Amino acid sequence: MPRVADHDQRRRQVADAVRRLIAVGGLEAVTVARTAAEAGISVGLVQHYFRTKDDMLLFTYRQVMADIDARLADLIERREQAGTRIEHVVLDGIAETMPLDPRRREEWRVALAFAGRAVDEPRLAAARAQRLEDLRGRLAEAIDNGKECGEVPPGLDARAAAVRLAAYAEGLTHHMFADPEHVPPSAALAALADHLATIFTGHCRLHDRAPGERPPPDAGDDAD
Amino acid sequence: MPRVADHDQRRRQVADAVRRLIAVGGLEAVTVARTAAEAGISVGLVQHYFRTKDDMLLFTYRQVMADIDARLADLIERREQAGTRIEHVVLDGIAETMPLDPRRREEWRVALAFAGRAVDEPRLAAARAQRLEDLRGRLAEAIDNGKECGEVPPGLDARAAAVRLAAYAEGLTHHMFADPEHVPPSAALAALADHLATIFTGHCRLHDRAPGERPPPDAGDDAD
DNA sequence: TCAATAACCGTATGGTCGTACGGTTTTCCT
DNA sequence: AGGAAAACCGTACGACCATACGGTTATTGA
Repeated sequence: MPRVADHDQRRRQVADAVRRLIAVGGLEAVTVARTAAEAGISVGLVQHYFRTKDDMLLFTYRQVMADIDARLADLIERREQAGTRIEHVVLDGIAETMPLDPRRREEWRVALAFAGRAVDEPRLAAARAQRLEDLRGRLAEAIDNGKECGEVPPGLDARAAAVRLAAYAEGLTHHMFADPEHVPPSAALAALADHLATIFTGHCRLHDRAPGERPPPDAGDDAD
Repeated sequence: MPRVADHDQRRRQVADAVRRLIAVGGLEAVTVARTAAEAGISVGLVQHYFRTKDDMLLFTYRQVMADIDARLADLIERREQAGTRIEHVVLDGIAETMPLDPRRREEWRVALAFAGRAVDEPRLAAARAQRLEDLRGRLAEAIDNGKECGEVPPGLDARAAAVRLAAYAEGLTHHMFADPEHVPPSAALAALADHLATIFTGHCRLHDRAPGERPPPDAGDDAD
């Protein structure tokens, strides 16, 4: 019966305002009043959609990560449909999350600010931990796919390799972000490419064979 | 003529109080009043030694890093005097900076909180960047020493290897810190050890010879 | 049409913070 | 001894903040 509004859209509107404020002045610059002004609404309305400021920040953090993931999923799907080698999909995917242009650099500013506050905010810490684990899981899947495909040696521990790869990417990004002069993007990407080459040592049987041809039976799939 | 006090000691006393406050409640918990209380002095005295709160925080950040570096230098010197392989010195050195026990975990809480605020505090960002570059420089030196010693192949780019190693350690630490359950210390250390094994591929000629024996003349030292 | 109800606004409030400032104490040099 | 100067204290102040709250507006279903 009453007036209705798109809750999700409003919450995103507020979260976007928070994101912009952080990008300019860090988490310190985020106040409820400023957020309302930046979002073009009143303080009261912000309160209507977020019970507390911490709720607002948590939602914003999740939103930022979800946006990155959505972009990532998009890129991966496009690459996979194009039949790109898994190794290259992984490299491009990781590169997509790195601060290689002003937009993504801003994204990292925001993420870093939240990571810093996660130290004393358990809910932020949990969100961060979950995202990192999710990322490791995705990478492990990709490496497993690489096994089926023949790019990755079957004996390799996909989970361990994924953990290492995720950590390597994270660390390279931190160094690159803090000091792009001494750790240029080219160096970080080269390091990642070299590391990936130690995981994806083979070439993909599935993509390289002629159309209609059956894969060689050494993959262990007991057909029939 | 006037009353004198140990400035350095007082400033460290304040910085220690700040460190404790951050360890418990993050940077949010740090106020000038609380810091004074934690340090057992008055607000006025804190102001006497630090013009602004930001100055106080910057000093504290530097202090935290300096403490770690001092501990590190100590460990390295002991290991080197014991004639340990450079590869192991490097591994132990990196492990020393990792949050492997509550004390070092607290250290990382503090460091992470500062890293987060470095996003909007240029002075903190500069301090962080300088420290990371310093770390990369030390690692490059160690790898160069490994070359002279025979542990590292002479053709290897020490600087590039140092950048990668530093980033790898940083990333492993972040993942381990955020989610020790899924990235246990053992996994992080194993990853580091494996990575070091790809750099330090040889054994040290200098340490393996009999006492008093002269090193082989291929080191380039033109003794007379 | 009309009440019911959510969307939305603006301000009031209680508290906290960083910093300024005037006063007090202690020590050292002459 | 005595005064100069720094070490040190406690409070006051202006600003800002998160949240509470009462009032207003718009829309919907009956």
